[in-house]
Amino acid sequence: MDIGWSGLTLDSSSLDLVNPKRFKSNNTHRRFSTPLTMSTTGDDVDDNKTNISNAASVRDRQDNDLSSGVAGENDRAVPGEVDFFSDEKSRVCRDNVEDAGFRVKKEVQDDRTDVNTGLNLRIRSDQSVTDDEESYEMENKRAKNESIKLQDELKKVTIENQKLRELLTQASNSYTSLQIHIVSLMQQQQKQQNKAIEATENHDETIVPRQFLDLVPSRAPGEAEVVSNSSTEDRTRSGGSSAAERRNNEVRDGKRLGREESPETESNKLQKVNNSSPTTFDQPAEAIMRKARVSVRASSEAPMIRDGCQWRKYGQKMAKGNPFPRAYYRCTMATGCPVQRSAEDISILITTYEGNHNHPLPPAAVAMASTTTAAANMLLSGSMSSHDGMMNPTNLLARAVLPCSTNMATISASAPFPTVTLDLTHSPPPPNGSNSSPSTAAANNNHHHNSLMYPPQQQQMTNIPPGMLPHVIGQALYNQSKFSGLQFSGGSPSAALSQPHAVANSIPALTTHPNFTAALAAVITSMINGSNHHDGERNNKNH
DNA sequence: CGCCTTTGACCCGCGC
DNA sequence: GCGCGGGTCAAAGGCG
Repeated sequence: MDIGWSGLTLDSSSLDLVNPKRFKSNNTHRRFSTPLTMSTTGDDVDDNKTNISNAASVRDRQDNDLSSGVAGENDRAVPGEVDFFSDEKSRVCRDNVEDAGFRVKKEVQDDRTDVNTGLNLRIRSDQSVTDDEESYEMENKRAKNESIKLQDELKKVTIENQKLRELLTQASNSYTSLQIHIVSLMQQQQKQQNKAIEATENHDETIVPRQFLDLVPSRAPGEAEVVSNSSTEDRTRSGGSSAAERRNNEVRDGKRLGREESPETESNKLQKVNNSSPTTFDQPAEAIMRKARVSVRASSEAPMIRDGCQWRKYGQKMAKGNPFPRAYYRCTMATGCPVQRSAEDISILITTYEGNHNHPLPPAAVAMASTTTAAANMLLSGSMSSHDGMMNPTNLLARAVLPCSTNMATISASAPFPTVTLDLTHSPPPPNGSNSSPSTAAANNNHHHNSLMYPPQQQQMTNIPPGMLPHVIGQALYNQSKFSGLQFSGGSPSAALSQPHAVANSIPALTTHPNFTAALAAVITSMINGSNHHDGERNNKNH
C-alpha cells in the first residue's frame, strides 16, 4: 500500500506554476529541486521548500510586473541602446518633478523645428523598438518556461513509470516467493497426507471434519450447520490420535458445551453425515489443514479490536518471549467463536480470529467477519489445492492483495495452523480509544472500527463510506476464495494459468485507480467474471 | 444480583 | 518420561 499509492501521489505544488502567491517569497531562492517530489505533506506549508523549478518564470514575472522599469538583478544591458534609454530615463527623471502639462507645452513650442520633432519621434521609435525586444525576450522566456514545464512533466512521467515498474517487480517477487512457499507447503502436505491415509486405513471409525467447509460463508442461517468452534477443532485436531484421547476430549467438550448450551452432539452427527458423503476435496488433506486463523494487526491503544461482536475474556496467559500477556476471548453472542488476542507491542494489537460465527451478526460485525472468514476460507481452500501449486489460490490472494499492499496481507504456514495476517498497523491512533471493554466496544463499534481500518496510505479511499473498507476487502477476498474453490473443483487450468497475466495487467489499473478497493474489486471481479456473479451478494448474509 | 475480569491451577500436545 | 508452553477452567472478586 505504501509503495503503490505513494508512487502516484504527486505534490501539487510542483505543478503550481502560475500561482502568484508562490512567487512572493521565493526571490532569494534559486534552488532547483526536482519538481516531482513524492512528499505529501510539509512542502506546501514551508515556502522555503517549495520547488522553484520554474525560477526563470519567477524572474520573468517579476521583471514583467515591474512597470517602473527597475532592473532586476539579472537584467542584461543592451549596448548602444541603453544610452538612449538611460538618457530618456534620466530625462524622465529630471522631468519627473515637472507636470505633464509643461512637457506638452514644450513639445508644442518645438514643433517648429524638425530636429525636435524628429528627436521626439526617434525617442518614441526607440521606445517601441525596446518594447519589441522586451516582448521578444518575454516570448523566449515563456518558451523556456514551457520547455521547463515539459521537462518537469517528463520527469514526473518517468518517475511514475519507474514506480509502476517497481510495483510490478515487487508483485512478481511476491508471486515467486509465494510459489516457492506453496511448493514447500505442498511437500509437507503430501507427507502428512500419506500419514493420514495410513491412519484412515488403520481405523474403522475416522472422524474427518469438514473444517474447510465450515469456513465457507455460503451456508444459509437456517440450514443445519456444522459448528466450528474451538472444542470441535480440539477434538478434530486429535483425530488421528487414540480413542482414549478422543473420549477425553469429548468429555471435556461435553462439559464445556453443556455450559455453553451448544448443540454439539448434533453437530457431531452432522459432521459424520457430512463426512460420509463424497466431497470434491481430498479429505485427508482436510484433516491436515483443519484450522485456519486470521490474524489482524492493528495499531490501537485500545486493548481490543472493535469488530462489532461481543467478546468475553476467559483466560489470560503469559506467552514465552512476549512481555505482554495474551488474552483469550470468546464470542458471547453465540457459541463457537474463540478469539485469541496477543499484544506483541504496545502499539500493535494482534487479534487472531479462529473459527466461524454460527449466528447472525450485527451489521457492525459483518465487515470484520466477512474479512476474516473470507481470508480463512481463502487460506483453507488454497491449502487444499495440493494438485496444482501454480493454481494455488493462496497465490491469487497474495497477488490480488499484495501488488498494492505488500505488507497488508501475509500468509504464514510456519505456525501450527495456517494463518493469514491482515496488517492494519498503518492506521492512525484512534481519536477516542479510551473505552477498553469489548462489550462496549461492540456498542460504539463504528467510529473506532473505522479508525482502525483506514490507514493513511488509503487516503485515496475517501470515497468509501466509513466501515466499508473491511467489507470491501472481505468481499474481494471472498470473491477470490470463491474463485479459488471453483477453480479447484472445476475450473479450467488454462484459465487459471492466465491469472498471473491478468494480475500483472491489472496492476497499473489498481495503482492508478482513485478508489483502491473499487479497483481491487474490479480486478477480482474481472478475474472471476462469468463464473460466480452471485457470490458477493451472499457474502454478508451468511455469517 | 448478574455479568465480567482476574488469576491460579489444570490439561494436553510436543519436543527432547 | 519429563519438562515446557499453549490453551482452558473455574473460583474469587469487582463493578454497575
